[in-house]
Amino acid sequence: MKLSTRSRYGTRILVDLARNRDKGPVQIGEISKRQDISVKYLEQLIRPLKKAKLVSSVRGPKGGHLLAEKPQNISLGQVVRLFEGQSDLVECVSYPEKCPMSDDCQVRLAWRDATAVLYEKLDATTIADLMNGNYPGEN
Amino acid sequence: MKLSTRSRYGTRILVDLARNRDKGPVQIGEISKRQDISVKYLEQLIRPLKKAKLVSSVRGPKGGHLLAEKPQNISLGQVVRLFEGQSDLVECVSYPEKCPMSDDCQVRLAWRDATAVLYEKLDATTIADLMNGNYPGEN
DNA sequence: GCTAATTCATACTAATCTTATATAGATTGA
DNA sequence: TCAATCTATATAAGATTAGTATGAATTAGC
Repeated sequence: MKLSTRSRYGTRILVDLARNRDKGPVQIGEISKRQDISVKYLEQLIRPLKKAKLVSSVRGPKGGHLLAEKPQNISLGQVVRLFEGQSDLVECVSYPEKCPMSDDCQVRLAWRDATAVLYEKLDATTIADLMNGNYPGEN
Repeated sequence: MKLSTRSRYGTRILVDLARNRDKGPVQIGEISKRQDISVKYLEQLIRPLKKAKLVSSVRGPKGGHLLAEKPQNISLGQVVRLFEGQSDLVECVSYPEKCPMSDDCQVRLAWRDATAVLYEKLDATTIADLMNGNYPGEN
């Protein structure tokens, strides 16, 4: 039960952009150096972030990427839902028809509730909480 | 980020054994029919449950498997930790040396805390909660 | 307008993990 | 003894993940 590197890297990209948000467009090459993630993989990861309107980009020379949303308005829950193909812990939580026993499966309800608790926590944590070396914050 | 079928099936095996715990040893064939899991896969899943002393077995004819612990003393947290190769959401939570940036990585702390919240919930849910059709319980 | 810097899009690949199945062996009640 | 049952290891197909490659599109600056 592990988070993909996409979610992990995606989060680090956002934190990096947040930290550098007053410097104009940030290029993938810079993020690559700071975060030790390959340029090609970064390109691939930034695309969904753009599609979700969390990042905006400027093309051409001197171009780069910018955080399109305030850091305190981006939660880890958003990022994880964006990058994990299946965000629930088990498929039958959202798609009960996938399991013939879903109807009266108590276990399914337990997975559902555990998933909910996890996302409550992720939704309560924002990029702003992670950008200034003061996590855990006093909220 | 999904739970393996091992954890899911493992939990269902335990619930099945709990429901049938006054009938003497329960054979894999019966569990297989009730839970719609292949005999061969069940055999493989019961082994770790035995090793963890959650299940005991009787060999030979009329043999089978028995819950070795009270249902209220077996938590989903135990089962998940048993079956998931990596129980943390991200590797660097338990093995910071796996990531060169762990030292002052705020994001890592967020994954750590989210993992903790998830397991708090899983540890608070027991097989007993799931065996009688009364989940969520009134505890 | 040209060129170089940069992002954008798609396709491909290698490795790993998951989910089983198969085969053979050990134990034991009747 | 033998048949039912559990035990152990090996194998394999398929899915997923993580990452690479190739090339196209855009645009600032000269």
